[in-house]
Amino acid sequence: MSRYLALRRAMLPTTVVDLAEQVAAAGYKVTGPRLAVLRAIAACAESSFSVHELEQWVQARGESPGVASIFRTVRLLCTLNLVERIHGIEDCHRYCLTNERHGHHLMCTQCGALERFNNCGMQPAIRHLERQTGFQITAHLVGLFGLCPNCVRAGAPSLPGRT
Amino acid sequence: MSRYLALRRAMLPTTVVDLAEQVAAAGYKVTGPRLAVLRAIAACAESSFSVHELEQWVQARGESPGVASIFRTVRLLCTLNLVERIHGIEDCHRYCLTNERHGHHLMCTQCGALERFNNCGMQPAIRHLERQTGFQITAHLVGLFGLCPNCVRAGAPSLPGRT
DNA sequence: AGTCTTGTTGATATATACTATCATTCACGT
DNA sequence: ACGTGAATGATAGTATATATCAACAAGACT
Ligand SMILES: [Mn+2]
Ligand SMILES: [Mn+2]
Ligand SMILES: [Zn+2]
Ligand SMILES: [Zn+2]
Repeated sequence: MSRYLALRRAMLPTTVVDLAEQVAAAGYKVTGPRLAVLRAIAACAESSFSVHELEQWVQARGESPGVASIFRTVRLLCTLNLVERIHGIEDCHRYCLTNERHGHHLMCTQCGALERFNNCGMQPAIRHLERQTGFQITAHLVGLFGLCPNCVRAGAPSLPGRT
Repeated sequence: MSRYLALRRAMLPTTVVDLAEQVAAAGYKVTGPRLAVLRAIAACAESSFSVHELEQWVQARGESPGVASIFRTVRLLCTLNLVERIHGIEDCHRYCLTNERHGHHLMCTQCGALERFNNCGMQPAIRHLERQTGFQITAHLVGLFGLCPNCVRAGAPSLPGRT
């Protein structure tokens, strides 16, 4: 544990400390701007976030990191498998903290609220398609979209969708 | 059927004529630039395509349509449900001709080859998640990725993936 | 076939998402 | 405390996509 991180550890949420320690363990420096991005991410930890939303979060607090550093930090966290990119329908690139287990997401099209799930039930279909098509399937992308309970109650309009 | 389209119908692939007739039926004009985009799309009808790939296709043939008109045509076809946007893992926005039935896609990460399938097997998981989370799920996005038989034979490298 | 009308085009500018460059700064091991 | 190399911010650049608008042409009408 570096002196810099130790000094700040007491006043940081555990999510931020966890992320910072993994960044340090991978040999990367825990800098002020990076910590600010980690705090922004931790504030969104329960749902999903875009780079633009992180940018607004840090700017609203007068923090330093510029756009480039926010992108760099998100990319670093992705390569460290601490954050993963998830796909929306229209608003394409969003991010969330990586789940420990293999998983997919269920996202509110109105507010970005996120639930995760692991059992997509696609393995039989995948094996069938491999036999049928000759493809070697190495990845699958599953995203569910709809309205979270809060947005349902608020009467938010739902996107027309396929089921 | 307009005179302009009738004149050219004989020398056009059926896919292009089908698309052009639906464009006309919706009250839009069948112009030269639009026909060029339709021919480019028809050339990719069996797989997927990006706007950039369409651009290269028409430019390689010295056709007129500028980038703006290619984007406009693809967008028009999307609103007419003749073309749909599909999502990749990294290279995000690609397109393909719309399937008559509800469907998902299986795409080659190497060459863009596309297979479609309808039965993703997710309905039980979707119903379970609705009960469990209180979300109203209105859409689902399912994409499978891997190597097509040709690229497997050619020894193409596969993306590291989740299954 | 000629004319009219309105939808469409291409050039250009603009917007947004993201990356490359590079001089300056600062985290961290010593 | 110091030195070094990694990280930063400012800036410019690339890629994707859209807004504007004068010029054009598809299709309807005669
Ligand atoms: Mn799965
Ligand atoms: Mn389905
Ligand atoms: Zn919501
Ligand atoms: Zn292939």
